[in-house]
This record gives sequence, structure tokens and C-alpha cells, in this order.
Amino acid sequence: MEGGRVYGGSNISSILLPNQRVSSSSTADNNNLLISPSSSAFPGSRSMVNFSDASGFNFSGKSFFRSFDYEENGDEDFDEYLRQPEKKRRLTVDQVEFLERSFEVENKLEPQRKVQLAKDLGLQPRQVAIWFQNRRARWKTKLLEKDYDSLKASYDTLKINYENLLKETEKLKTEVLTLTNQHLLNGEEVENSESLHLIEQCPTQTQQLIPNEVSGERLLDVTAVVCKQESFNSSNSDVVDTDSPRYINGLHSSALLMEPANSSHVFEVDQPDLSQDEDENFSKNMYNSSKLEEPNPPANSCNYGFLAAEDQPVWFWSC
DNA sequence: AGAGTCAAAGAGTACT
DNA sequence: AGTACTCTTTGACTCT
Repeated sequence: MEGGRVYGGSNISSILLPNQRVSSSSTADNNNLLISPSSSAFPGSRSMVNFSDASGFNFSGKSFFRSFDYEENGDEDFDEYLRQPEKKRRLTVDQVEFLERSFEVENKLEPQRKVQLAKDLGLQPRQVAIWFQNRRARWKTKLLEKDYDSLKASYDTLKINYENLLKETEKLKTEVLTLTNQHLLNGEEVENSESLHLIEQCPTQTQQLIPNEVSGERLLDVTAVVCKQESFNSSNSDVVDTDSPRYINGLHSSALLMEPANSSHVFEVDQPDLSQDEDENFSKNMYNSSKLEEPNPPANSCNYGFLAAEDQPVWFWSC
């Protein structure tokens, strides 16, 4: 149903504009509609669209409908059709095009413009107003869709960057672990002697050697010394997440990883599980990303490392 | 038949 | 109070 056809209606005359074609793209399908400024033929509150053939043939009243409907249904049906209450009908292609162009210029409708448009198109000002209202609604919907698309694109880009960063982090962790291991192996003898020295310093019965295996996983091939926190002056230690019982399997939660150092810092890195709920974790971790950086190592930090205890990576550094 | 589109109505709201 | 707007819903119609 395009191009000058109407769904129904009882008042049919012409849309004529003496010196102006409504659409620059009028086609045969549009019946070469013209708009009349003397559209007093639109008295109702609804679209009383009137038609006239540009070639001069007058589709007045019945004869217009005969062109697409009457032949099929006959006189009785047509009379009944005319009597039935007005039904909604679409605006013609030309009218819509005209309105569209007007909308492009300004999507708000001042009263004067509304009246002028209504006059030009042979519509009720109310119809023009409604068309603009609906058009603004459609425009807004489009805008929202556009916004959504661009936001989604940004989100996807961020997500990819985030995942790349995670991979990079994992890679660096592995590298650090390898290098630390290597470094410690090289200085094993020195470490052992220092460990013995520390053991001597620890209060009795509170010493414990860190096993080579933590949480069932082989970790550093190195002997470290652990003393309970009470053995040391707390001012010498900074521990992040001290409530966590997960540092070292089987040790008191406040147990410290000790290395020859003046102070120690231990913090955990949340392990994101992208496989479970990727998006949620991504958002969560993006939100928490600042927390990751929170335990800034002191400026004079000189040693750091990484332990996996109970599936939780534990970072530490010390000086 | 059901989904989608569009013109229009109605309720609620903001502004003068 | 009047007007014009947004938002939601309704009903007619088209399309697949």
C-alpha cells in the first residue's frame, strides 16, 4: 500500500499544489500527487486525503476507489465501505517525504510551521503534529540503538585489551617465577646459611620450614624460613589482606613469609575466572583493577616474588 | 497467523 | 488553565 493509496475514508478529493510538486521523486506509483493549498476538503479530525490525477483525471469520490477497490467489490460493498467509520490510513509517500525533509531541517514544530505544513500537505495541523511526535520517537529509538552500538564497540575493545593484559600478566608472572627460582638456585648456599641464621633468631617452637611443596604443588626449590608474626615487631611488616587464611597451607593466617629483609609486603592477586562468567568477571576486575595496584612496593624495594598457595597466587616483596 | 510498522489516542508532565 | 511535549498503547494495515 504505497504511493497515493489510502486505506479507507469517505472524503476524497484532491491533493493539489498549483505550482509545486510535493515530491521530487514522484513516480507513476505515486500517481503524481499534487497538494492543494485550498485543502478545505480536509474537514475531519482524521486524514481526509484527497486525490486528483495529475493528468487531469479526477478521482472524485467513488471513482477514486473504483481505481483500486470498487471493481472488485461492486456498488453495494463500496457504499458499505463508505459508510463504515473512518479507519486509519497511511500518509502518502509524497506527504511523508515532504514531512521528512521538513523534519531534517528542524525536528521541532513551531505552531506557524505546523499550520503551513498542514496547509501544504492537505492535512490537519493535528496530523502534522502527531507525525512529528512519532517521528521524534523513531529518531530517538534510532539514536539509542546507535549509542548502544558504539558503547558495545567500546566495551568489546576494552574487553579485548583487558584479556590481553591478563595474558601479559600471566606471562610476566611466569617469567618472574622462573627468574626468581633461577636466582635463588644460584644463591642456594648463601640462602641456606642465612636461613640457619634466621632460625637461630626465631623464638623457640615458632619456627617452621616452608616445605618445598605448598598446597600439594611443587613450588620454589628453595628453603625459606617462616616465623610466626608474634616473633617480630609488627612495625617491620606490612601485610595486605591479613585476614586471609590462605597464605601458606597449614600455617596461621598471620604467618609471614620471611626473607632476610627489614620489611615484607604480601598481597594477593585475584584470579579472574573468565571461563565461568567472563563478562561479569571482566567488569568486576576492571572495577577492581585499581586495587591490584594498591599495595605499592616501597621505593627501596629490592626483592619480590610469587607464591601459589591454595590456588591463590600470593605476591610478596621485601627489602 | 503472527510479526512489524505506522497513525492516532490517551495519560502524565513541564512550561508559561 | 492552556498548550505542547513524551511515553505508552491501540487499532489498522502490510509483509512473510
